[in-house]
Amino acid sequence: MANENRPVRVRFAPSPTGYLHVGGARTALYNYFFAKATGGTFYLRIEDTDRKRYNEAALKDLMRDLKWLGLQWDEGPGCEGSVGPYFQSERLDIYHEQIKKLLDSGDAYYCFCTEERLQEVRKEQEQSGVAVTGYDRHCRDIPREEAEKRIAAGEKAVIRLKVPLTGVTAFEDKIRGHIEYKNEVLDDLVLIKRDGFPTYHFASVVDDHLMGTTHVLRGDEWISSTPKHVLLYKAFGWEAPVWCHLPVILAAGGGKLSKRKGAASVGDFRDLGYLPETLLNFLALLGWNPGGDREVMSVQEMISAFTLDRINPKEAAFDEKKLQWMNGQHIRLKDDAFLLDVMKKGLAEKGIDVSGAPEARLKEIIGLLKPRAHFLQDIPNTAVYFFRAPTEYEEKAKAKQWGAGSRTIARAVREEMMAVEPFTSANIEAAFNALTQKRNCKLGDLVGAVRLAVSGVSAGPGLWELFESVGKNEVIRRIAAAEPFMQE
RNA sequence: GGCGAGUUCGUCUAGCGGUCUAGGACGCUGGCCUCUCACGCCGGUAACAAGGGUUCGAGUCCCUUACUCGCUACCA
Repeated sequence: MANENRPVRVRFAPSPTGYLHVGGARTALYNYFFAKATGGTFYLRIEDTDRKRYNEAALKDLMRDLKWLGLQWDEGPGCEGSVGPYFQSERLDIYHEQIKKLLDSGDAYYCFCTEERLQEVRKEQEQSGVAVTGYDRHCRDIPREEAEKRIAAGEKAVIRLKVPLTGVTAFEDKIRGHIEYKNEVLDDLVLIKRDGFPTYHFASVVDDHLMGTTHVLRGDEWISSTPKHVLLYKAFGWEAPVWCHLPVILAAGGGKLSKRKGAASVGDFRDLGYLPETLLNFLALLGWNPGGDREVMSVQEMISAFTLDRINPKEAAFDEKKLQWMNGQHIRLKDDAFLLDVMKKGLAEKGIDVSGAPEARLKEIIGLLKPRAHFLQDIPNTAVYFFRAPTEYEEKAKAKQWGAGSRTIARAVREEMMAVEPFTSANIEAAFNALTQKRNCKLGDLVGAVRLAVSGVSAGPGLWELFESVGKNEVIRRIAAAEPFMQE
């Protein structure tokens, strides 16, 4: 197979009808990985042949999300290559030129059947319970001249492929092996629609060939269309690309992934606070693995390990719990400069300006927050109390931490803190330890009440570090401010 | 209904005829660390869909059944 040996050219060919679904994102990703792993080309083609479903906003989102993921195309909208245009709606002349070849060779024919007649045929087939349903090939043998006369007279028609009545059509799928269909179950599919636009089947075959596609990596919902595509390649006398049908991604409980079952689009996950590298890593592992025990990987590592034959044929369920864990892993891998930026922006949105704070202090805070974050937002969200006194206190924690005796403890801690100089975490810790001696208690008895007073919440970074970062005066002030809410 | 694809712990998976009394990860869970929560570390839980073959030997090959998913549009 020559295509197998040619420099790799692969594509992602979405139709701009809705948001970029994670399944689509993974298809794009595998194409991208394969291109990068082989030194090939990854191009983006927009399949906008369905004028009813076309959606301008979807197209913009699609490209934005692809870029956010880092799946930059080598050719396509915005970076024209030599085989454009990359919008199918701009390639109508090409399809009309190509369809003539099939008409001439007798591999395609005009069909004048109306929607109504087609529906009737279908109904009859269902009622009679025949095994093979589909178009009854009513117009298959209308002579070309007669058909063209009718067209000239203003009659509307579609153009269909003349599928062989007998025999089998087979192809090799790179991850599933040999697949074959009896020709008799294949329909005389429509190639050119009544509105003059090509169908997906026709446009994608013509484009994949003309745009030099060597491998088609697409969702496995296309498997049963593939024999039809193979027949088209044959009719044209073109060599078919290498087929590679990817398994679907299912929702956690099974079934299709959808908005109703939670996040489903790339945009959803971005808004939730996931890193693009997390999504890439997670999606890649849903149906592919490098063989060993490696799981948390960078894009570069995945690319260099990527091969088609390690793609699984099995459908995979999307487990958001694992995604969350993985996001934590990738957050911890991020450098401080990036996280610092996330923190600054997030805080700015809350009206907290940290531009005056020393860089070293901000970095320390990042260091404290990083191991605790699962989502990007967790960083600015928990950073708030480093800069601003709590305006409210966690209800459940109040009941637990500010019961009888807590005010006495708070007061004692506050007095102890006044004497700490300099106010460093080591000195703070020492002061707390001294206090446990004095009061003959444990650290646990001291910490809860003042943590809540200073941060407003019951859990978080180490108290000594927190105190040092907040600063002596402010710590003392915050404790004093909370004391009235505590029990004597 | 027809056709096609798929089937290893709850989930993602390793496994490509003997090294599998089935390994890793997430989850759940016991413990350690510890001022809390995380992180980290140590341990536990749990799977070859079923039945027939082939073979000295099957999670691995073949067949059947069951179940799941997809297609069955002038949508992609």
